Parts: sequence; C-alpha cells; structure tokens
Amino acid sequence: MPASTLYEVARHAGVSLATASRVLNGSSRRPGDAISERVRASAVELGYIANAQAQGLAKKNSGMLGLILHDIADPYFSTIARGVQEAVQDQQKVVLLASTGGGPASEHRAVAAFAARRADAIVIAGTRFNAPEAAQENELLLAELRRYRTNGGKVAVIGQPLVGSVAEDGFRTVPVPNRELSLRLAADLAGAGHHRFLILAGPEGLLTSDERVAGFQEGLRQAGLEPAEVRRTGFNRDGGYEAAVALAGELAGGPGGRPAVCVFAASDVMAIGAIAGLREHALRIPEDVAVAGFDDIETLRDFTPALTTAQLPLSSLGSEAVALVLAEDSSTEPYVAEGHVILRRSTDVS
Amino acid sequence: MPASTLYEVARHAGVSLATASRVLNGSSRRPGDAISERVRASAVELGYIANAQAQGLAKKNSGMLGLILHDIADPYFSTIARGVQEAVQDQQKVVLLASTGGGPASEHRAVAAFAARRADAIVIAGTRFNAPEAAQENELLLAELRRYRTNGGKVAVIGQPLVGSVAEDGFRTVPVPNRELSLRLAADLAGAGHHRFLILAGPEGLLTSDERVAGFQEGLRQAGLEPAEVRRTGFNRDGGYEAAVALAGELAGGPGGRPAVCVFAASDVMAIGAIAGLREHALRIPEDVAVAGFDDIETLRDFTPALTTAQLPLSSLGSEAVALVLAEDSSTEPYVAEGHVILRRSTDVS
DNA sequence: GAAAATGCGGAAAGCGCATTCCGGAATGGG
DNA sequence: CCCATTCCGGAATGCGCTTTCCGCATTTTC
Repeated sequence: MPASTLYEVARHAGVSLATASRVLNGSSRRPGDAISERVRASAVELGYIANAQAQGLAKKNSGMLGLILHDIADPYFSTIARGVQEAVQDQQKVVLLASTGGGPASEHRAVAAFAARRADAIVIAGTRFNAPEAAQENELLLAELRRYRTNGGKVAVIGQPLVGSVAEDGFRTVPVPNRELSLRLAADLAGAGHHRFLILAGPEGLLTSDERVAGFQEGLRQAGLEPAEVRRTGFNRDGGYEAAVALAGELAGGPGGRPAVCVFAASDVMAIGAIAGLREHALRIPEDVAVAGFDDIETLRDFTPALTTAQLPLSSLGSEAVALVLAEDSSTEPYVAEGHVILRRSTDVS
Repeated sequence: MPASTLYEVARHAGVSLATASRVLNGSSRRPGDAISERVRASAVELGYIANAQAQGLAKKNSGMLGLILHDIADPYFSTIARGVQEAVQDQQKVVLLASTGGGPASEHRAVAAFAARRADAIVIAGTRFNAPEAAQENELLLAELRRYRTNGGKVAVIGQPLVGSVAEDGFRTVPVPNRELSLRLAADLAGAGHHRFLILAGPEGLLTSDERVAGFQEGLRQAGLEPAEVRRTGFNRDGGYEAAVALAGELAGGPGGRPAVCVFAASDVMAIGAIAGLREHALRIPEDVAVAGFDDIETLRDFTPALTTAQLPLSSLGSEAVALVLAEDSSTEPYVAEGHVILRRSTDVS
C-alpha cells in the first residue's frame, strides 16, 4: 500500500492540489483558516507524509547535507559528525554520511553521489594529503567539487583548504588551529622543564600532521630549543605503537635521564598507541618517557596517566562548518576555533 | 548554471530520451553499441550527473538507507555506523544519518524524516527503553515505523525488538548476545576466583543494560554464587564515575579483602568512568577493586589496566543489519553474532 | 519467399509536488 | 452604488527521469 499523496489529501478535503500544497508545506501564501484546518485534518486522517524527493524536484533544494569524512569510527571524526548532526537538525535538514576509509579516491566518489542526490551542501572533513601519490586523487576530488559547486552546491572544508583549490572556487574553510595549539603545547612543555623532544608524525604531506609538527617545532624554536627529531609513521594508533617500540629499543641501553625524552604524538590516538608500545617495553610514563598528544578525545580523558594534549572543539568545528556552508552571505564573521593546551600527568617532570 | 539533464545529453547525442536513459542508467534493455557509445561520450562531455531525486520519483527506490542511533560520537554507535557504512557502500547506496541524542521522542521524528525522503530501509540501533516514562515515545516510534513499513519500507533493529512490536510488523532484528556473553563473563570471573560482585547498570528498563545484568546474575547463579547487588545509574561514563565514587566511600573503612569486590559495569564506557572514580579515591585496580566492562571498545583497548570485557563485533552488527534489511527473502540464515569474553588485567586476582 | 518472431529506437504517460497564471469574490474608496 | 484593488482557490505547467507501448526494420522459420 503506497503512501497517500498530496492529491489524495486534496481530494479528501475537497480542495485543489495547489491549496493542499500551500497549507501543508509552507508557502508564501496561506489559505483561509477554515480550509487549512480541513486540509490538515485530511492529511492526518490519511497519514500523509510529503514525498521529499518530489518536493526536491519541484523546488530546487533537497534538504540534505552531505558529510564526508575518513572514518566514522574514529573518535576525531565521529565527534565532528555529532556537531554537524546537531546543527543540521536545527535546520530541519538531514545528513548524508560518507565514511570514505580510503584516500581521496573514494572521496570524489562520495561527492558525486551527493551531487547526484542534489545535497544542498557538502561538508568535508578528511585530512588533506598533499603528496605526489595523492595528486591524481586530489585532482579528481577537486574537479568533482568544482562541478558540484558550479551546479549550485555549497562546500565547506574542515581543516585545510583542498589541495589545489583557489579562492574563486568558493569553498569555505573552517580552520583548525593546529599550528597555534601545537606551538603553545611546545611552549608549555618547554616551560614545564622538558628539553629533549621527539615528534611522532604521520606521513609527510598529511597536512594536519604537518601543521602540528611545524607548529611544535616553531614553539621549540621560540623557547630557544633545538628542533626535535621527527619520525614519520602511520597517523593512527598502530603508527604510534610501532614508533614507540622502536624508540624503546633505542632507549634500552641509554643513560636514562628522567624522563629521557618527551614524545609529542601528532594525535591522541597515536599517543595512546605510543604509550602502549612504550609500556610493553617496561618504560614508565611519565617517569621514563613523557608523552603528549593532540585532540583531547573525550573517550580518552580517563586514560592513565592522564594525557597532556591540545583540546580541539571538535563538535563545534562540525556545527560551525554547517553554519558556514548554510549561511547566505559569505561575509559572516569567520569562525575562529578556540582550543587550549591541557598539561596532564603524562608529561609530568618528576 | 544548472546541471545538464538527461534530455540535453540525449539531444546532444542525437537520440531519444528513452535511449539515453537506457544506456546511462541501467535498464533491462541495452541499446546497440554504436549508439551507447555516442550517448556515453555526450554524457561525459556535458558533465552529466543523474538526478537521483528524479530517478527516485520515477522508480520506486531512493538508494538511501536511514541509520538511527543515539549518539554518533559514542564509540559503540560509531563502530556500528562504520559497519553500516561499509555494507551500504558495497550496494551503491548512501546512508542517511540521524543521531537522536534524546530518547525515542526524536527517534520517531527521524523515522518520519527518512520516510519522507523515501529511504529504502531503516536501521535503528538505539537501545530500547522499556519504562513507563518512555511508553508514549515508544508508542509513537512504533506507530511511525509501522506506517513506514506499510508504505513499503524495510526495518532492521540492532539489539532488542522494539517495545510493543510483534512478529507481523516485519521488523527484522539483529540480536546482540548480551545475555550469553555477560553470563560467560560472570562464569569466567567466578572461575578466576572472584566471589564478591557488584553490578553497575543503567536505569531499569534500558534493555541492553537489563540483559547484561540478567545474564551476569544467571552466570553467578550457575557458578553457585549469590546474586550481586545492582546499582542503577546513568548508562554512560559519568554514571560509572558517580557510582564508583559512592562505592569508594563505602569501601574506605572496610576490612579490605583483596580485591574487595569485582565490579561489573554494564558497558566499557561506564567501566572507564568507574575506574576513574575509584582511582580518585586512591583505590587501585585491580588490587583493591576489580573492574570489568562490556563491548570491548577499540579506543579503550590500550587502557591501563587492560579492561576485562566482552567483545562484541559491533562493526559486523552494522553490516549484518544492512544485509538483513536489504535481503529480498526474509528466510536468510539468521545472523548470530560471535562474541567472546576477554579477561585482562583489570580483574586479575593478586 | 511469405509470415511470424525478434530487436530496437522513439513518443508519451506518468512519479508527487511547487508554482505561475487566472478568474471570481470580497473589499475599499469615491 | 459603481469601479478599482486585493485576496484566494483552482487549473495547468514543469521539475528530470523511468517505463510502457508503438511502429518499423531485421531475422528466423517452415
């Protein structure tokens, strides 16, 4: 039994299609009260549910917002998703989710899928990867987004602008203060007495990671310290783990200043992996090795030792992206994410 | 500049609308090779992207699957979402996300929104709450889902059947082995030497929590032990924390057997909160108090002390729900989730 | 070789709704 | 009391696509 249509409601109420449309689904013209009531009653009686697809076809918008991210199960992204969800809900819209897992290769496919569905806007939160091996995918993603935009779609990017995009593209960006925060983190750690650092980063070209590394190094420089060694590994838990295992091996025979070194992992998840790796090799945090992360993932706040990190307002990032992309005038006050460094026990100097 | 339409592609290729439709968007009839190639070339040249809304209107399906869950930022749900996402991607569909935050009140609204969008199927993963105060919302949710189903939608529920639903409703269920696993968990803990237990559960009526409690008690019974005391609190991190703080207060003056008690928190997240609370009051895990959780949340696997828990294949739960709801014949082999108990250090008996 | 079967492209009828354009009724002004 | 406005409901058009239904050109069959 198919859903009842507007036409049926109209007939049941003894009015025309146009009138029924006007009363049930907002319009600039509002029919008289008596008629309106009759139509509404019929709609309820017949269990009418507007067909958004048909509405979308007739009007020009679909009421859907596409959200593209790398991995919905990653707390970083899922928290952003929560912010997006909340903002979208306020707007009576609905979110189309695409968790791409892979690189930009599937991102551009997600854009195409959203474009086909005529999503009103797209928010894309994946980390940009600026490296030769990703060049082609970046190109495809960019092309697809431009096409989407040409056809009237709006685009917001959380984090860094898309590789290769220019101002004329009209892609709005919600900046993430990776650089500032990691700079301050370095400053605070130096202030706390650390002076030997090691950075665990994702592969070169991964902009989020790169920015954090650069900011951290800059912070060290301002504190009058030498740049830290940077080790590239996977930008995830396992990457942190593996790098830590290697590090533990090197530290085994060392002199053993306490703590020997302060490790800055470019994300909390990496930091957790690193701690796991260090511990497996009998290194204590923070007595033997201090560890700091980045993001302040909610689920990890009860971790022991409490993790020093830089707090990012992930949820707000998501809702701001929605606000930005849905705003009519592009002249809205640019959003500046508030973040702050939180020194916790994982970097205590004994 | 609006997107080019099928009609334009057809004209550009010098064929009819029907032909263009047949070659570009699958059909039972396949036009000749020469013509097909010409149409395809035109489509590429014009940058044609099919309008899924129009397709959905003409055909009867939208290619969208609705996913409803409580909180996308909760690792339990976001992991399920990942599974759903993966399965849906294989089917060339797209997922509509609704993170309801609140109770069934907003769940039924999400169903309505999905129904309006003509989602082909809905997967709902929120925990069922069977309590008087939720009766009305449950009723509304059920009504909305029935209407959706009557109109041809498919529905799958992860976890427990909807409160009040009957077999005729045709809502498929992906069972979660809460009972069996918590039973085995209790058995294993008893086997490890624990004999004094305390259960931290969510509010009565929250079925997921209730099942885990019941299973655990049954496990204790089979092990020849007394039922454990059950404390109701929030089914989240803070609930675990608060209950633990209270417990710590009681234990302060006690005799101090080691460990004094084994706490079973009905979810990992609660368990983490509980551990945080206990620690704040100088209780050591597991020396003073043993703690076990449930779910085996990925992000928490590196927690220290490693958390004893019951592993749930959350991601598979999601993909199975999709498979189930998209399956034509309802006679498919019922999916039985494989889970297992993992004893880790948090419940070690010293 | 004629008749029936097959294949294939095109015209046209919707799918469910928003919206423009009309015409008639109610209203206000002179 | 009549004419110019304003208001409001209805008919009709179109959004972009799928899909029957047709008609014509090839093949196949006896």
